[in-house]
Amino acid sequence: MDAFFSSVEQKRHPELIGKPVVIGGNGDPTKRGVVSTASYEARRFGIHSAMPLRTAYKLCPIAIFLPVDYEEYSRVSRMFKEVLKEFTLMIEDVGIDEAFLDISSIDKPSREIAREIKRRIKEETDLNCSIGVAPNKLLAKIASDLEKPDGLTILTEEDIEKRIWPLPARKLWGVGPKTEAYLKEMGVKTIGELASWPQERLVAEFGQSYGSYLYEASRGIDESPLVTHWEPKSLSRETTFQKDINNWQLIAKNLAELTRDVVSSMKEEGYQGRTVTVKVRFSDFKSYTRAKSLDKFTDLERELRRAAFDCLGRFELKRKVRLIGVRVSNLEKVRTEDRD
DNA sequence: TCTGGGGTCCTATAGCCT
DNA sequence: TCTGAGGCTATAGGACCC
Repeated sequence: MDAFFSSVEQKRHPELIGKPVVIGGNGDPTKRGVVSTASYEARRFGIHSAMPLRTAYKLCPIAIFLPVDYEEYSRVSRMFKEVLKEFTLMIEDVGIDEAFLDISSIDKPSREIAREIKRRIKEETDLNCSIGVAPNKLLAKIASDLEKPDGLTILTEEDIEKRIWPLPARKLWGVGPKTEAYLKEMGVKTIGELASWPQERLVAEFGQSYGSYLYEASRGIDESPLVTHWEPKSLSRETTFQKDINNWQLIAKNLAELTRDVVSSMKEEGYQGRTVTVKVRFSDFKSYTRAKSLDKFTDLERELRRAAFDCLGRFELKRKVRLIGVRVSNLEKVRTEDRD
């Protein structure tokens, strides 16, 4: 979906159409938070996802800043995902505003299918999306990005040299800022330059797993299957304080509340967990974790909170704390006859 | 000075067991 | 009794994704 959050807001507040809109945090650009989505009008000011709200505010003080309304975006997300199900049930969810569809069993030209999907999504949600069609997920994802917004791009194996190789390596799924910088040091800027490296050298630089991945990805090779069903591996909550604090009572109170929230998610979704991890980020932005595994799976708030406090106690809280978080992993689905 | 929150996966290391 | 080698699990950190 194109600029999903801001498009949803512009749809329900038509006076925002054509204006720079920035969605992020609690909507106050003088507070801590980052941009979730910027409308295309706001992007013209240099505002983009993950940018601190305060920076966005400096770039465009007249932009409309709004809080993230997950409930509303989830509702619209369900609407467009219902539309996708009209075409195939072979769907992999990728977050709130993306999905992969395996259309190989639909007996129609790809372009027609894609046009039809765009038309039906527009009908049901009044929103635009961009679609990429390709022989695998890796290329489809890149393709969907090529003609945004409201794009429709079809890629075949033959297009790889001409259309994929000139792109920056950063465009490959799995290549982030760190790898991009490292590749630049190696003299690699584009996907094509990456493809000129022998597999052994990439493996030497990046390890067996990631090195082989880069080797194949740069050639457009991706055999990964669609994952149509998945179970969570962990559930977590974390919060960044508006000001860094060193008040242990306040940190502990927040940790207790976060734990309560995680426990309620666990119960809602029907999971018990065995490992509790507490995360602390200090004022210098460095994060640390401490974990404790229990003997048995549990969803009892008392037991998980006790483990969380045990972890918290293993931190030296001499410096100011910016963020506190708690995660429960090692999850096991609760057998239904055990519930309530 | 600024850098969210929800996740996944990978790697390294250390302890324990055979 | 000592010395490995391997496998397994727990832990900690880090990169990346939306």
